[in-house]
Amino acid sequence: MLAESPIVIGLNAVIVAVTKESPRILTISGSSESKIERDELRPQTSLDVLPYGPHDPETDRTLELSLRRWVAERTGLKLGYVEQLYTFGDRDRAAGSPDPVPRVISIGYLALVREEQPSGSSQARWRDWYTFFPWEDWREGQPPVIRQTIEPALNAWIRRAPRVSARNERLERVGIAFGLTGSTWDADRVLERYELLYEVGLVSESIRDRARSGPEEVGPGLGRAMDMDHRRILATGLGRMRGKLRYRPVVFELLPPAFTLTRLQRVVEALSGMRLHKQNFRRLVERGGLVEGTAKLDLRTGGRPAELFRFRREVLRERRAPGVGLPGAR
Amino acid sequence: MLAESPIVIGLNAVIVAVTKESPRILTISGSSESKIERDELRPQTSLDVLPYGPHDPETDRTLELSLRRWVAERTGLKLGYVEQLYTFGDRDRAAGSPDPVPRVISIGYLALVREEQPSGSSQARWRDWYTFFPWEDWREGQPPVIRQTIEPALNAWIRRAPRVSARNERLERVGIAFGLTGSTWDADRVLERYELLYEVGLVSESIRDRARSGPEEVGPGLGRAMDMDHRRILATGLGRMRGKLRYRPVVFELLPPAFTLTRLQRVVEALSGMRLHKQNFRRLVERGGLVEGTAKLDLRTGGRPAELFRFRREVLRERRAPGVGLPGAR
DNA sequence: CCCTTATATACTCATATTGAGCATAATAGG
DNA sequence: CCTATTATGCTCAATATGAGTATATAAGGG
Repeated sequence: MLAESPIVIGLNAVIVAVTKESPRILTISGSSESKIERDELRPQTSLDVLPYGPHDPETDRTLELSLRRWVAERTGLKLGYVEQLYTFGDRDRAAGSPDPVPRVISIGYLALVREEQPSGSSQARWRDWYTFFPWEDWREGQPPVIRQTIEPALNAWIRRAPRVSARNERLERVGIAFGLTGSTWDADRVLERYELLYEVGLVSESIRDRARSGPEEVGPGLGRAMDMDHRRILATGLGRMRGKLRYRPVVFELLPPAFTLTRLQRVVEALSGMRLHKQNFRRLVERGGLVEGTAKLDLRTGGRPAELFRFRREVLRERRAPGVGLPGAR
Repeated sequence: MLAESPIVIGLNAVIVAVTKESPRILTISGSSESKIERDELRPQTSLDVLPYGPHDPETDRTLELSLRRWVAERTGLKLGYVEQLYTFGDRDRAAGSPDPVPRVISIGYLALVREEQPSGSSQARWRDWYTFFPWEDWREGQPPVIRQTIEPALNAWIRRAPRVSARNERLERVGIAFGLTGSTWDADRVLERYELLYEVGLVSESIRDRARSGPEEVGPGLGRAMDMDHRRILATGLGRMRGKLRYRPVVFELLPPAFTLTRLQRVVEALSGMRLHKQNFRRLVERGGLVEGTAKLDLRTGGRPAELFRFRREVLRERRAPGVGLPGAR
């Protein structure tokens, strides 16, 4: 039933930590194995990749064990929460590589670690994830790149649709993804937005991938690019993270056992890319039974000392979908 | 970087349709390729499998195209909505197969089709999914199998925990999964429940898989078993389906373009396994902008004729998470 | 010690959403 | 015309949400 064919399984990890107000992911810099170098199109000298490693069923019983093992070996990181994201199998996903189709199936994972730990070995390095997706950070209001670059480009793209039906489809997609034409911004749709920008030619990966079929209209190359399809994997991880926030208490995987409510809020804001109403956020997590106060105080707040809270595990049994819903933006 | 190793990619499809009040999945019966036959432990003569086929990047550019192609070829079904579920790579997932480890990575997909279409060729056949998970159907109240079999067995399992800490862990898991000790039933946790029953030895797959390491205490073998780990894949699909229902308008993929609100409700109930409050359900979908009335009526209701409604696509732009939230059980 | 600044925490209030039920409308069949 | 049956409309209490205002407790400078 199953055809024999020499395929290789690669595992990619989106490893997330939050330092102060900055959500970060672990990247490997400079290890670009891709053969082509198109420096005229890439401002960066070498492209980042996500940490990745092969999977061999002979060595590891499960995919997740495999991931944990080589991440530990190579970066020294002990992964906490790990969740499978998506399996990427597009033939042209390693675009720009030499002719013989690389039969690599890549399984993306999302992993959360408690602090920004030193990146052990090699060229591993933490980067703020908004350097890859500048349009995703709404904490200071709408990011300027949207009105200045994205919106006009998307409108032009809508206008140059060949038919009326295609035009309406584009209009709808843009509305849903970016909340532009009267629609509302949905923080979860990270992947939809990235794929739209890719399709429209606003990220440099699309320019790179199109280079094979000759030049076409090119955009400015928004955000920091990654090699292969790693930025797509990253977008998948970011979106999943934001979605999960709403109905599972995953934030606490990123925090120490005791934390102030402001710290908790800052982490949620960093991940979701929006500001939250402080008092309501408090009410949500406290009365929702997600946290409970310890008697201790954190005195280093700069103002009135804050009580330290801890995660209430019991909430998993009490409520059906315990998460820090993302209501009121500032 | 990536080790060369002869791995085969298989695609599995959880193909869902709803006929009247019954949620169904397409199974292939009798095609068990597994070598061992342990009839004394299996009431069924031959085990069902999910439709599956190989993926060859040479033939198909993407995994999803591959899936659509061979499903169409083999069953004649035109898949509508398709979504990737999970990639299963456990070494022992094809448990019971001959010695040399089968290096098969299996990518599960969820697919929705609009009606129960005739299953084209071969041994394909539609089965109500609750025959595989009898404990998941709460439409007529708590399924008897829970109080009669599952609850006592789980309590015994909790009691025979080696240590107090393990005992508490088990207590918590049982509470979360089955809502037993004062907790509440969460329809989405299909996979958690199946895996718990597997671990405790209440489904015949666990008995089969343990047979290698000698006999152990065995349960009654709840629900219809499937070959390999296909029931786990099915549980993943069912859980995903229920979860998605809440925040994406996926139900409409299972319905004809025009439908009565009662029909819509019956489909949601079939999928979620719970009864809903009729008037509130109406209010939810109508005032939530998910549907709009056509002027037409369905006269075959047996009572007052019902208006036919259609899905309102615009809702995708208007609301952030438009789904048929699953509130009030009957 | 008193004031200002900065943060944390407590309460209030209007509005929206949810859970539950009662009431009425429109068909078919006797 | 009466009854059974399904559809649809409306009310009402309880809860949740969004947006403020008010108060508490620290540090630091006069």
